[in-house]
Amino acid sequence: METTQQTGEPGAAERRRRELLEAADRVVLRDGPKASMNAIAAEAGITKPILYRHFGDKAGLYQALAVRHTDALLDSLRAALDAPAERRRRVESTLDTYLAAIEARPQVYRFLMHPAEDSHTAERGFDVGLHSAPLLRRLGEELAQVISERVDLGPGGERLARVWGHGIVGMMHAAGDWWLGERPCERADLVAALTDLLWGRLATAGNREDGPGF
Amino acid sequence: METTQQTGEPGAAERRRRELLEAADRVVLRDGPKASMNAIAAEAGITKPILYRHFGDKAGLYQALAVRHTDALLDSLRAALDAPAERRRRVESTLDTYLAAIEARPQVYRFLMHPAEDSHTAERGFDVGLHSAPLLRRLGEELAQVISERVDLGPGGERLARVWGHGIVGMMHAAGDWWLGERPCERADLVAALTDLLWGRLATAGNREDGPGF
DNA sequence: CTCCGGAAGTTACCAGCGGTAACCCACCTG
DNA sequence: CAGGTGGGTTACCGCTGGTAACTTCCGGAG
Repeated sequence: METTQQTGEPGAAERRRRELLEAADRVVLRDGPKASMNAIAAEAGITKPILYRHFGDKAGLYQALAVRHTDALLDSLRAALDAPAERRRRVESTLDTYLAAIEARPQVYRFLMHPAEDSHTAERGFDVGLHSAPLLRRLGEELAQVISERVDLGPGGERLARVWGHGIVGMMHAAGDWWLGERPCERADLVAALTDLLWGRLATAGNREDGPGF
Repeated sequence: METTQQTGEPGAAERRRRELLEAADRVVLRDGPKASMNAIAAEAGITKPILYRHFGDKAGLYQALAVRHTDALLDSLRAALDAPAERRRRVESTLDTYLAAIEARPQVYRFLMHPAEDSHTAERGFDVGLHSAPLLRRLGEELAQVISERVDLGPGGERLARVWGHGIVGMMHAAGDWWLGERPCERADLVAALTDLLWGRLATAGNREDGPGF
């Protein structure tokens, strides 16, 4: 235990917080989405209540963790998006960056994608949204912004960009999730297939001669 | 209670099962993804253990419910996919069918998409997959099959079709989820935007003159 | 009619979860 | 020395998914 107590420095709380987050990271990396507050506290060498003092509730800790990883991932993705190359190369590079990330730390990203709900929070009148994965939403919004400010989509382009942002992120996520589970091909193949899809190959491909047509 | 017991008919168990599923449907429709076994049992007018006798565990009941809804939805989607029209119209119609479904019963589809994990099941060695939403997987595989048997994709088309199936379904799901939460536009607008995306408009659109280019 | 097997259903419980109240103790300050 | 304040703990609450053990009712066999 070392009795490192009452340091007095104002920055101590933030450092402690980072320590706790790193401990949480470790246990999430080990246990996946079913990481419990007890386990995280134990890994950090302390007990639950101080975790709750720092993060409020599980959603708070989840959010802090998510912000961390999302920031890191977003930096990588922005770098890929900004590389000096033609548009298709950039899209490929971005997809590959995302897939490499979830391949390297599947447990973490599963935790981020499936938060398991807060349980007794909701009931805000009509209530529809913001239930699931904030990471995906953030990625979607971010991509939407990039598209919106760089691609000329004419009138209504704003809306189009947002739809595309969330749609592309969803495509990436679902395909990546499925690929992680079945590993049916190399990462590069997956990237190529998805890029082909975004490049409209579904529209231009011909019907099979022996099929009912499409 | 009516004392309807020991009927002797062999089909009685199946009818009971359907009754229970309908009760589960009702409470899921009311409580969303946080529907508990207790609540479902209460709604069905019985207690937990018999629920467990019928479905094994929560995952079993979840699966039974999912199969039901997925079957129904798949029928609608197949109908849309098979309508006599050009390819683009079919894709639009399919997207619209899906979105209309989740718009009509958001609670149900949220429950299906976010099962909240079983907790103490896993640990199969390396363990990666099949953690989350079987509905999405089924939709993805189904769409993959349709694409694969109708569209001529040349060599490697099988793999391409599977990637596209899961990718398109993911796009549909994420965009739909986001749209349900924010309602930024009419359903028809969303359908058009997604179809444009699949038709490669991202590839053909020009760069903004005032932006950094993409 | 009696007795038995078995299915339906119940009560009562278990372990574990997220979350919290109340207490403890060491330190720094006056 | 008094005392307040921050980091920490124990012990608990209500709830969840899941189960063991008991009761009740039925149809059929002797």
